[in-house]
Amino acid sequence: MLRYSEIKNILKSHKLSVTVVRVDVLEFFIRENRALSFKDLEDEFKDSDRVTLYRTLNSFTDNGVLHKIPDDSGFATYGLCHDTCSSEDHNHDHMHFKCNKCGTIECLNLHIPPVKVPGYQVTEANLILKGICNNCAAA
Amino acid sequence: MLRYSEIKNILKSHKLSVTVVRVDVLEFFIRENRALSFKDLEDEFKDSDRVTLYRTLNSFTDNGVLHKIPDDSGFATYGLCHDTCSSEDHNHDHMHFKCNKCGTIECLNLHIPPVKVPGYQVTEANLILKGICNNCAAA
DNA sequence: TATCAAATTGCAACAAAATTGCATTTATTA
DNA sequence: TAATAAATGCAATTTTGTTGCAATTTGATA
Ligand SMILES: [Mn+2]
Ligand SMILES: [Mn+2]
Ligand SMILES: [Zn+2]
Ligand SMILES: [Zn+2]
Repeated sequence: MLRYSEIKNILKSHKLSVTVVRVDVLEFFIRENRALSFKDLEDEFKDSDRVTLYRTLNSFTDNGVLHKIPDDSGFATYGLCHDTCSSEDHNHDHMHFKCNKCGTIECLNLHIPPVKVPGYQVTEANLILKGICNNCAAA
Repeated sequence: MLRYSEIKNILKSHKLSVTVVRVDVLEFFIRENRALSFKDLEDEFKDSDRVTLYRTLNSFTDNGVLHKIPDDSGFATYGLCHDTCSSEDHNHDHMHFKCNKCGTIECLNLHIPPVKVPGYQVTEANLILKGICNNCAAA
């Protein structure tokens, strides 16, 4: 659990003004320690306005607080960026994992090795693994 | 360009009845040789009913004719499965490429090397590369 | 701390995307 | 060809996401 002062610093360092909703949402992401969907936010912040939550996700993504994780479900999920991300430079060369049992999507601390494809200029790679997560495997 | 008889066989071998819409859509996928979105179908088949197109994509995906390709745009795209895919066994260990210039998404004939993550049971991997595609790089 | 411009929020309306129910048509099998 | 099952087309509905705008909050400055 992060202090308010630290949450505030994260927002400021990403050039975002500090508002109640933003602090709450960011704190939620840090506390949950997993990728979250819009629906997750809606469930958690029942009295917040939908539009504000959408806009929060968007400004967080624009400013390098969150990154979108590709998914074939049709629902984007968002994961916390590394400290170094900004609106200028998003950098996400880590793998993601989606559990087929509990549905959780997480950022893995594993680097995606560079891939070369003849004739193509590859500038970005997204690797999404699926299977049974740590928790579900142990249970 | 595939013959009607061949298209028909693909449908039959995937336990799908042969209808006008299904033949047209499958032929379109084969002809285009790239991943297609719902919008692509809607544009191509202007007089077809949207609902039928949605249902076609779903039954194709259920029965192993198409596979969904994860994307962070919010719009699913679909690629042709290998002959061996069925409703029982979808198998897609190949990479995908999305071009940032022309927007085309394609299935690459490149196998994703197996990834091991300690404590996790990995059963599937999706690798989506981005950059400049073959065509756009040449132009 | 008081003031003020700029940004964010909440609400309503709107637009887009996807789903459902059902009557009609089409395909498959016998 | 007839009977059965499945797919289609249409209308209505739901879900998801966006836009405009007035009210509120924030951050900077005096
Ligand atoms: Mn991540
Ligand atoms: Mn593919
Ligand atoms: Zn799990
Ligand atoms: Zn291209």
